[in-house]
Amino acid sequence: MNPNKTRLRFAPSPTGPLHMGGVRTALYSFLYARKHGGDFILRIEDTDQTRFVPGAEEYIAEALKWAGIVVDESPEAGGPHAPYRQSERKPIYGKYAMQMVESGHAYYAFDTAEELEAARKKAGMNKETFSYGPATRMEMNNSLALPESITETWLTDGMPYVIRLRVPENEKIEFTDLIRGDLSFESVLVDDKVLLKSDGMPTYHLAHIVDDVLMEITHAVRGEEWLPSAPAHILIYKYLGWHARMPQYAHLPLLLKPDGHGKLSKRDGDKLGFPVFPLEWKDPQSGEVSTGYREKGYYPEAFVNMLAFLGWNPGTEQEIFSMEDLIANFSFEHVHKAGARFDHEKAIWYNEQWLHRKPAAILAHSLKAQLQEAGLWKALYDDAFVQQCAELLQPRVQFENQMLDTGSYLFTAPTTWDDAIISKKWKPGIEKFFDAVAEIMKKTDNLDGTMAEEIFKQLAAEHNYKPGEVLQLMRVMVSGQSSGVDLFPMMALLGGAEVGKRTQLALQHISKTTNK
RNA sequence: GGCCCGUUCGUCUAGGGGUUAGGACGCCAGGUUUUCAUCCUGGAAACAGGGGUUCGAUUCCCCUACGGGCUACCA
Repeated sequence: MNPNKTRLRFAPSPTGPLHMGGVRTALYSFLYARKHGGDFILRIEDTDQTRFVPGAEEYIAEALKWAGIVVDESPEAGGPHAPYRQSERKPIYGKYAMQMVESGHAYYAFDTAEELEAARKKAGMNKETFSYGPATRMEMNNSLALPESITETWLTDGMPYVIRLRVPENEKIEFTDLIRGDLSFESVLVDDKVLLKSDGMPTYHLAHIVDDVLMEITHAVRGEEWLPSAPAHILIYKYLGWHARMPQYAHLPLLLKPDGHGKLSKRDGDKLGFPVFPLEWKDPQSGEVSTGYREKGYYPEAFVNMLAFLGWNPGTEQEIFSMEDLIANFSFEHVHKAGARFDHEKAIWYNEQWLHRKPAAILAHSLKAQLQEAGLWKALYDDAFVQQCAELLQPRVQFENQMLDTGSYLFTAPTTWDDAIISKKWKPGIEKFFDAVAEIMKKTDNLDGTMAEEIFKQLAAEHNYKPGEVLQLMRVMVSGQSSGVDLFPMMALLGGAEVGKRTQLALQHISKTTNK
């Protein structure tokens, strides 16, 4: 394998569905990999077996696929560094932990959960936070504090233990973040993180480093919540002799809740009035269903476009970006440092923009399916009819699934009419004009938009009405509504017979209401 | 509490020692349109505060405030 090849991974833990922040992390990684002709890897970090959620891994794969984020290597697709599930890589990690024990950079710790709890409680009474580190480790049960003979006895007796990182006392830990620049931390502030748990599974801290190196990852993109533990990670690379193979880190700003406080979380589900998940998710435990962007009717292109702009900008005024555009333009220099608050209105706008750019045939296809599903499909409809409806509806909807509702009058005759408009525009005797319209329309076959307009305007002239006096009424009579698609194309679409019928129906309604 | 990261219109953001501080969403007004929508034009709307440095700071530095994150044998 080419050692210089750009390789990025997305490494979620399958504890539930991916939320949009996770998708964004995957997206940025994917964009960067593709931009530099590299690989994009999906690795499942399932080292915490207590938090495993059935279906989560499948969900993650499907969400990425829907968004158009293509993985080159994954548990499903395999690859040169398989397996890609950390639980299946369990035998790999132990030796690296041992290597650090042997070099004196890690140690055995036998403290029980109760003992750790007690230490935390004690520190809490002094309004301090217990930190297992240089200042406290000598008071705990570990191979640094205990006589060597005891450690050996306990180990041979099979006493449960973890392996902890031995953080140096006075060292400056420095590294460069792709987004935040040069960062410097004091080692005293880092705690002795657990590297290997008592069940033999590595923690995230060890596992991601071993895997990133073994999988030849060049850039590690993750959320800002990892920044405080980054110094520990730098230390581990150093102690494993991997400083030169360390990927470049990029810590992304967090996605924040639009109202209230805090970062967007999986638990927000549907509570915020918009989806936080790309796809619908049914919690296997509670059965609770949270909607997804896909189910709400968002195009994946719009979702990705919107997500990319939540924290990144191209440095130009272009706003509509396809995946190809994003790949061509993406860079970490243009990733904003501060957290971004999600704006639902703008997400809708992105979808509308993408919808306006779609070929009408796509919308027609969707509209046809909607009509069939609603039981409104009629034998006399043909593809040309649906296509024309879609074209008229296209600038008026933000989602494909709004077409049926927005253009309902194209498919079903109105049963109610906008009486406010009628009473505003109605003049005594005007019904004679509409009677005439109905009569002519009923006799007219193959009505088209131009014909409809000519017939209507000529008739209006004959009855001494200006188009403006009767157009709005005509619209209400035919569609029931005071606004909608262009009137004459609408009449053409409905056909002369239908327009005549609807006009007479409306006239009956009006005579009834005006008599009262 | 401690530590870390951040702070430009309501929101997403551009910019960067001297600018009329730019764009987008949303909002408002006007134009186009028979209506509505689309589309076009215009408008209101921001550099958190205080100290420095400087001829000059929104931009650089410090402090404060505010926001966010971390502080697990979770990731």
